[in-house]
Amino acid sequence: MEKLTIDKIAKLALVSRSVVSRVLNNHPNVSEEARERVLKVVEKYNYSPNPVARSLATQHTRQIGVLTSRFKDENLDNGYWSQLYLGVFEECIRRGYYVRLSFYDSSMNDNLRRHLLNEHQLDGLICLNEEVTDLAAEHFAHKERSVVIVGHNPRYTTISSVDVDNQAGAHKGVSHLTGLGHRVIGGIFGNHNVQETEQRISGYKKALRQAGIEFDERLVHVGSYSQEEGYQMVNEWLASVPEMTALFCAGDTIAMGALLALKENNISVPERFSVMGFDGLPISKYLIPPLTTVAQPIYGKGEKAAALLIDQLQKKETRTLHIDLSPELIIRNTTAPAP
Amino acid sequence: MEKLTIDKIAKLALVSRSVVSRVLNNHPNVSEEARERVLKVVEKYNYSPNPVARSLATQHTRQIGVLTSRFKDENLDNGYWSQLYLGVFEECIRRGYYVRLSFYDSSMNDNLRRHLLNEHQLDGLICLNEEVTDLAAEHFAHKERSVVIVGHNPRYTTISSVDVDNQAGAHKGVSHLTGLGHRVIGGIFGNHNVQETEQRISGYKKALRQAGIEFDERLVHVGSYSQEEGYQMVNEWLASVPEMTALFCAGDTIAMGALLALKENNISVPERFSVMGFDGLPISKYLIPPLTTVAQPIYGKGEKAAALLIDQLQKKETRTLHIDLSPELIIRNTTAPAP
DNA sequence: TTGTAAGCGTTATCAC
DNA sequence: GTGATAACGCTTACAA
Repeated sequence: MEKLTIDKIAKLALVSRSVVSRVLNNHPNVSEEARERVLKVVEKYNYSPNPVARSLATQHTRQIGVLTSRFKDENLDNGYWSQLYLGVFEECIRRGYYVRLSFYDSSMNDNLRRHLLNEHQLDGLICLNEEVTDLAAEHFAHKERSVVIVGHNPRYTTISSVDVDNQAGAHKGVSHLTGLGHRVIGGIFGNHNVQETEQRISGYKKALRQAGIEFDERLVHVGSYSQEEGYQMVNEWLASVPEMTALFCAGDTIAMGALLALKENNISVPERFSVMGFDGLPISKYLIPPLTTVAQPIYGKGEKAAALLIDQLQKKETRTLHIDLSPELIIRNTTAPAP
Repeated sequence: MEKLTIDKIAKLALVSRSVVSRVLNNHPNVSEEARERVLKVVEKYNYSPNPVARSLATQHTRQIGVLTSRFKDENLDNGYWSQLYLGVFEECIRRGYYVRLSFYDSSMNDNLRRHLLNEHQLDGLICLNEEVTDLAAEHFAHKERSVVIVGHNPRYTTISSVDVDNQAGAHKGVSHLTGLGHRVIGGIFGNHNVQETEQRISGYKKALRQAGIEFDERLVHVGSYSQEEGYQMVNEWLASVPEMTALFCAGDTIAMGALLALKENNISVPERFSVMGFDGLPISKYLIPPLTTVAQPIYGKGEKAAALLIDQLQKKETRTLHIDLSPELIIRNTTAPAP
């Protein structure tokens, strides 16, 4: 099986190289008989054009880069990235694009850094967190239209983005808790200085307000999305705020840590204490007890981000869009009426 | 900032295009002064050669494909995949290769299928499961040297592979259980007809034999790596084999389901029943109770697979290698002496 | 409708 | 040590 090129196919189909090209690219101006001859040869030899050569000629690669940080958080471990990436990937494939997934690590040298977002090889970029967004914004400054970020970022209003409606999500979760009669509800949130966190806190406050509960600063902690965080805070609060009966965790992983601490302190969930998660990770269903949580459309975020980017690349969309997706409350077994 | 090409750099450095190319590729036969002039211009304009053009000329892309199935198992959800991919990615980046991660879905049409492993765009391929190995073997039949698989597959002895030593792993886990005095030990294993499963069962049997325990077929179940599987089997065995006091799960996810079922049946772990996992997923530490498990070097498998592949691509290794990595027992809180 | 020829940005061969 | 020049395999004016 020797190497096939467009010229060989052309020869075999008794036409010129350009006719083959037109057929392959569905261009007009090619007679029906020529088209059929070409198609038959293509079929017979199972030919497919060399995408590298095509890229060089067309100046685009149909490849999209997905960029995220190496160390930034533990999402890597919990299935969040997988879901998100899967959404990106499948939307891209459907529309004829490839995806290159890279992890950025701040210890990388300039050379590597440049490689990761080499514009020669990438038609566009999807940034999955703030750190890499900064990186990309620097390099792609002149052509912002080919970048999309997951998670709104007030510093980049001209870059399209996708996120779950964080405020609505937190509001849903906390409202469920207040609806069950809880009055002293702790809140553990993720990263500082991020719109996501602000929005979730805002939703938390709104739900309290609507239930006529006064906001108490001591009941809110902002740290990280790690299990450790939930574990630590529960231990702290159990000592300092014994009247607490429920906890809103801005991430399922936080909730996992919280559940572990509760268990170790012999506090039964949900009888004596309710726990609400956020994310709706696949594993949340198998926690003990199965976790009540606010599910965000993780796959959908990836899918939508890819759609947005490709629409821009194909000039189907020229505006900067900031899309909010809807969260959904999943009631399982970690929440119950206040004791 | 206009587009830079090698010709522009050449002009600015007062040399020919070939000299620039030589400098950039560390070829000999270029004078020190010329080299410096070129380097200075390259630095100043922050030039980096177009990899697409380079690929067309050199006939290789420095891109490696990673292929796995979309639906085959739940690894996607539990952090296994992320770890594995991270290992592949970082080894590749270190050695100057890019990675394209794709999910194969059997519902894909021929066109897409061919796309996924288009040899024009990929120097090599890493297959993460059997289904995609079959796929790759078909297409890359003539150049097996550029494929590496994760998980040994007796059907492809001429393709290099990496795996954990499955037999040793299971043996370590079950020996720990027998060492604690357990005599009736259930075993739940993953996919049928896979060397991995055979090896783990073999390790399980060996440990029993060494402890003088007779093998009982009814205590072994082969199904899938899902939580569901663990959940179901525990419920079954609790009824049919009440004398069972310990369980060896060939995957941490299976163990998660088992723990949930045990909890629902009010059987305390590890006091009345011990559970051993396999994998050492990051989340296993946060299960309730934290899971005792046989950790396999997931990241290491990815890393080694990439290393093997690149060694082959660079002709540093011409043999077919089947590498076994060592598992490690992590004792946490789900195992205790038999009651 | 078809074919010719000029790119696309590199590497690599081969005179000089 | 250096610089033309011919690949690499495709797209796309433009001419026929």
